[in-house]
Amino acid sequence: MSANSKLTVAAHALAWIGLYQRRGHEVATSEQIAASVNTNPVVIRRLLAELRKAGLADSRRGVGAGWMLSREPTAITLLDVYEAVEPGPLFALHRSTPNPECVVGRGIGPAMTTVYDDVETALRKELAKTTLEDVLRGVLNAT
Amino acid sequence: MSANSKLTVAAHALAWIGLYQRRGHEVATSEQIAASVNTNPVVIRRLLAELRKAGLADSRRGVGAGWMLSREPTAITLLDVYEAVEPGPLFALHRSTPNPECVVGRGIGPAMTTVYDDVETALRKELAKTTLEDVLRGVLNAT
DNA sequence: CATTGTCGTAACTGGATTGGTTACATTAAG
DNA sequence: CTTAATGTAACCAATCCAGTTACGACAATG
Repeated sequence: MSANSKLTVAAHALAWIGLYQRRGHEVATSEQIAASVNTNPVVIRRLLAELRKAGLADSRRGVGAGWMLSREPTAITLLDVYEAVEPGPLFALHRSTPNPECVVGRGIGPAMTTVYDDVETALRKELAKTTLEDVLRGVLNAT
Repeated sequence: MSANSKLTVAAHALAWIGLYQRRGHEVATSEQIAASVNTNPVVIRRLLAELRKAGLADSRRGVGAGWMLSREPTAITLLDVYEAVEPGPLFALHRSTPNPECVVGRGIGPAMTTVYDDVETALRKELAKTTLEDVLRGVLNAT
């Protein structure tokens, strides 16, 4: 089953930072974001560290430290976030390799891989359509 | 991460049954299938039980028992299999509900849901393109 | 230069999920 | 009645993940 709320939380965090900056603040703290997400600050820091590695966010240290976006909300797509946060493939093959003596055991991997590749391509294309700016607009409209 | 090998194994099992039937046999046993997948027969039975519930496979009991397809391979798409085997949504929202006092906390759920709906639609459309017949052909070509 | 507020990160925990395994009742052919 | 298979419950071990605690690193500020 999908335990996959990482993308949601990542988008939440970025949206929060984006909105906060738009209101004139320099940086947002992991504690503020955690309060909105309703989780622990460390969870947020870990997640944002991945986004930083992907060049989507950045952090300052010391007093007055916190997080900011590395790019304009219009220049961050959900595909960027997805890739930063979900490295593995959507569908996996077998966990223990199937019987190589069997035609199906040999052929099923390649056969499914081509399908999965197409599915992932479609998924990426769809995620690329939405920017953080769109998310921000959606968030404000939902009020 | 994707621990999602269920779809792969389900397709494997159905392909095995399909090929076996095509070669003139009436039914395939969970033990035969398990030997090809390289797992335990009970795992296969559990999985096939789900596919049976979805009307894709059927089973006989008693001596000479086993499994058969309920429809022609051309009439079974990977979307059918996916729906039979993966009931939950691809992306989940937060596990603990976000802070409703916060604009982002309130709006992020609806905003992401619309995106996720589009993504799932794209994914389903892609999975619907491939039938078990296609998989079977792919398996045999891979040899 | 000491204080302070925040990040960075390791380590541990508890809960949930999952695949595998054993065991045994049920079923139907011969 | 015997036999070969499914149906299903129960349990185990491994894995994963979010949450939590703890503490070191860092930089602004007075």
